[in-house]
Amino acid sequence: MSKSYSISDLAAEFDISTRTIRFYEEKGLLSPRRVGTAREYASAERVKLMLILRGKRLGFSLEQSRDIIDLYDPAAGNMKQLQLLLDRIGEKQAELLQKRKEINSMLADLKQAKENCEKAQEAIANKR
Amino acid sequence: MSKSYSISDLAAEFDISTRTIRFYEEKGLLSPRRVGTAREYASAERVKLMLILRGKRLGFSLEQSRDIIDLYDPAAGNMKQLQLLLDRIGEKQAELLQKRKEINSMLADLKQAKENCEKAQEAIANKR
DNA sequence: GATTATATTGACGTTAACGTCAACGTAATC
DNA sequence: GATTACGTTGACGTTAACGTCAATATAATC
Repeated sequence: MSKSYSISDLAAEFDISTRTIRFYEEKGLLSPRRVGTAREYASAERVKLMLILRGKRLGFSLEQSRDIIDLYDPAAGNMKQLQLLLDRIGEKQAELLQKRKEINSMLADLKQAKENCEKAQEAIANKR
Repeated sequence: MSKSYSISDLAAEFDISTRTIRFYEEKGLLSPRRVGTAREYASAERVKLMLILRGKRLGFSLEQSRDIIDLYDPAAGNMKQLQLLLDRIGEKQAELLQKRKEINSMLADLKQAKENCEKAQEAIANKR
């Protein structure tokens, strides 16, 4: 019994609009089942949506997120497809490692700024 | 003798257009000196540009990047300003730590996908 | 069965982040 | 001094990622 979700369920859970969810489908990122005319999302689709939103927060475009989702595609048939997939996984990993590096740089910068700030505070305090 | 740069120097170095650099200025992110009518960028301005571009790669908007740049502002006069600055630095740090977490999740996911992929490869290889 | 809630498609609007193009100025070079 | 290189300011165009609104359908509720 895997759960299923309505479009407004997901919209509420992730605090986005239904329009946004339909837009992702329009762009080929989601493909919910249809119950009559209404959309029904399996938990796999919900995971995809999570991946999209996480990607967004990290500065990936929708197209890049679609590529990332495709990396989890189980339909990788033959040997050549698998190797291509592995290559692209490797590329994405490198990209993410780079981002992590830059985040670490940014954190180091902020730490420095913080220290300077605190020194300035002490300087003011000592003037009293 | 701190170096200075023309707009096309920076454009070439960071592989962006001069229009982009002027656009950042228009949005209040850069403020180069003027030599006659032409713009001249000190190394501090160059650093700002680097911060903007790094921010972009990490999913920050230009407005967010401007906020981040302001965190390095040395013009924090009194005690209250300093405390506000420290608070905002703390917020940005938290935000970055969250991003790093998400990157780590993504890396873990990709690692999993890679292993599955390699298993599938071996399965095919053993069929021969 | 009338209302209310939730869904659909389609069309047009909007914002951020630039690109592109025109018209013009200035500085160095041949 | 004509050309070439590089700069400037508008002004309008473009793309991604949605928002907004209208008209309509379906499902649940009173």
